[in-house]
Amino acid sequence: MNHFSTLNEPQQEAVMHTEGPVLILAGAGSGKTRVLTHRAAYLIEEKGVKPYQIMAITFTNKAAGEMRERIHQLVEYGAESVWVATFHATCVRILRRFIDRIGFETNFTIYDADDQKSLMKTICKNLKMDTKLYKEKMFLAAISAAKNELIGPEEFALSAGDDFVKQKQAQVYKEYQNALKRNNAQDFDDLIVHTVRLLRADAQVLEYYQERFLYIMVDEYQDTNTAQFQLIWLLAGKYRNLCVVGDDDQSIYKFRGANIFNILNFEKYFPEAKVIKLEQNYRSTQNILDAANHVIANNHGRKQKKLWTANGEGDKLVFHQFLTGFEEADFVAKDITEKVYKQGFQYRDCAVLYRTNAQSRLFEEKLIVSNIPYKIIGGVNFYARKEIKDLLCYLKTIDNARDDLAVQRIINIPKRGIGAATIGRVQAYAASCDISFYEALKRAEEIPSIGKAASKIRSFVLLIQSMRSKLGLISFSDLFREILDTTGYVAELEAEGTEEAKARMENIDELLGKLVSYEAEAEEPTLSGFLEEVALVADIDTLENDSNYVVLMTLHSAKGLEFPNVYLAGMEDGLFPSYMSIVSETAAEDIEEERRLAYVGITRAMKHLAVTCARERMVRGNLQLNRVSRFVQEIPAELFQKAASAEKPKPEASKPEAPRGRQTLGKGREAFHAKPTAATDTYRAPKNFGTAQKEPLEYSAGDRVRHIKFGEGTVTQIVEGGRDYEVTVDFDTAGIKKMFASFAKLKKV
DNA sequence: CGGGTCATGGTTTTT
DNA sequence: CCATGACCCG
Repeated sequence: MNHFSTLNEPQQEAVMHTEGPVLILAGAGSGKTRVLTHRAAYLIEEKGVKPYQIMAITFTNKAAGEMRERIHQLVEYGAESVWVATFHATCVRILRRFIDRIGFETNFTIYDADDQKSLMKTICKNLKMDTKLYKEKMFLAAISAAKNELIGPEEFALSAGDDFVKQKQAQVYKEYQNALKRNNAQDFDDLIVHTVRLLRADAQVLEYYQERFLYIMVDEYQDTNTAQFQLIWLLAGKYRNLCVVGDDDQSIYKFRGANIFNILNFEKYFPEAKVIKLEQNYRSTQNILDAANHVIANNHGRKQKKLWTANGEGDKLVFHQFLTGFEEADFVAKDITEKVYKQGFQYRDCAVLYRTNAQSRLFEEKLIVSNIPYKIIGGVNFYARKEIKDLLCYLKTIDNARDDLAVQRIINIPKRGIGAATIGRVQAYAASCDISFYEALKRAEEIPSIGKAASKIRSFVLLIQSMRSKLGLISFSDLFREILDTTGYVAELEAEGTEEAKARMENIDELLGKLVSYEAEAEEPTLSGFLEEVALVADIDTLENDSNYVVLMTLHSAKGLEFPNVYLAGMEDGLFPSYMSIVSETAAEDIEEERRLAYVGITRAMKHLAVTCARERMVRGNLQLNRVSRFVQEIPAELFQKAASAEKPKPEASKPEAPRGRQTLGKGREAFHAKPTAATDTYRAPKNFGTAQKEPLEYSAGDRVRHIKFGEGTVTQIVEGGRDYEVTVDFDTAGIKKMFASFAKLKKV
């Protein structure tokens, strides 16, 4: 009697095939985490492998934490020495120890997206880049893409050829790396890149880790990028005991450099690999699974899998098209209330999933009004909030004033009368003496033309120095409180008295709480240790399992999670799949990635799945008209509940609820006047419709149309104007044009 | 220097 | 719509 007998056959096979490379193709909900944790337990208990010889790599801290926890439940002792960490945390740990061997300092700081952006800004300024023409974001994206492919600045420059833009990028890339080095900082991508570089450059270090990690497991393997693959390749290079788990159908991070060929070509890199498919789903009902299978079947070039479940058919799916996003949110709130009060669900059993973070707002408002506890995951990361970053930069400066960015951020927060001009002079001085910004501040008196700002700088430096002198004498939390006091940061917020200021103060309290618990829990608490822990935290990591609230998040964040009751909201062409993917030059590919995202969304649901959308949606202050998402159309109608419901009798016969046929503006005027859905209690005619009736359009966003002069193109946007639609079309030859529908006479093709 | 006003443009997804 | 940036004036 052991815990391995509870596994199904392929799961057991995956657990017990410990030697050599293994590729586990694990469909959604097929128990892959279970396999990984049992595999670790099996290695320890049955194979006598030492826990510290096992490494499990995940993408999020939450996943890592869960895995650690579950291994702990299986294994009597030693579970805590299994190396379970995210890619980034793994690399930081390696680099903190050995990065000096490739010419960096081991006490580097980690730059987040925000820091990268401000660094990039100064670089563009220094290089006199025209940021109107070349956006900082564009440079950062190019650099990140290069790093994900392990292309360094030199190689990038060589490959630029006579491509002018690429040459610019190469120039910026080089400067950017120099600046990072000067600031003793690494960005997220560098953590991986430098680890690979280190392992390639130093045979001793490579050998050390190869001998240490005899068994390596990688979760969510489909989302690894080339750099991450190389890292694994190196670490597993000697013993090749590599077990990767993934699902090509759930690869949704191509935009971030994920290389789907890592999973598709695994057997090429490891010809001796054992391939195991996990096809039994334990999570969802057959109806939900059928819906998912039908949607994903529209993708090409995937590894064939047939998910099945023994869970039974379950309830049918629910679909509603509403008039507005407002009504959509209303429905979700009411439905959640019903699920909780009448069907015995908990709030935590419900999740609202959407494509873009912007959609959360509507739901948030409704949930507040409906008294439903909720939590929004994503959007602005806790540690990216202004007040939090400000205070972290104080800590950074006190800890290690080598980070110019941190010092510059706080030097005038709160206002000390040190303005941009002064900062510019100090920067110039620092550059000419080749010293750090903070060093230059210390010598403020020597800086020419700095005038009376020198005394203000002096007092800032004194403030920092006095804090620093207290390090080690008082606790971190006391130090933190002292920062709040002496800088007057909280006092300023108190004076403000707004709702927003209150929220900020609460966040500061939360940060203090985290500092306190870090100090209490860490074996050897250091300021850098805290800053590092905090740098690698993603918002999804803060989702606690024992709390009871409805969760709202993007489909991307939802990967790896499951909920009994799921709402897939905003299922509209143009929103999901997004315009970007529809009009993209590689639309075919991009839509497939969106479809995988839809697949991920559907398969999050265990018992109930409600799919909703709205005809009209406010996007950036404009009213957009969208049709039902093509992904909804890909779900067979019979999987949806019939609309007719006893509680909500329909006053008039309307279109079938299942999303078949014309749901768009296409079918003449009736589409506008039909009741949007049975669940929408009153139909409110859109404004402007009363008097001058517009002709409904025969096309909608995403459609191909022909213009008499401009030729063919794709509709990217339809905005409702006063008496007409303003249609934006991306023409194949003529470029993007905005025009009024009544004049343009566009024909759908 | 700092605060205010006006203009612009941007969102798809994040470790 | 909202956040950020440019510009202007006290």
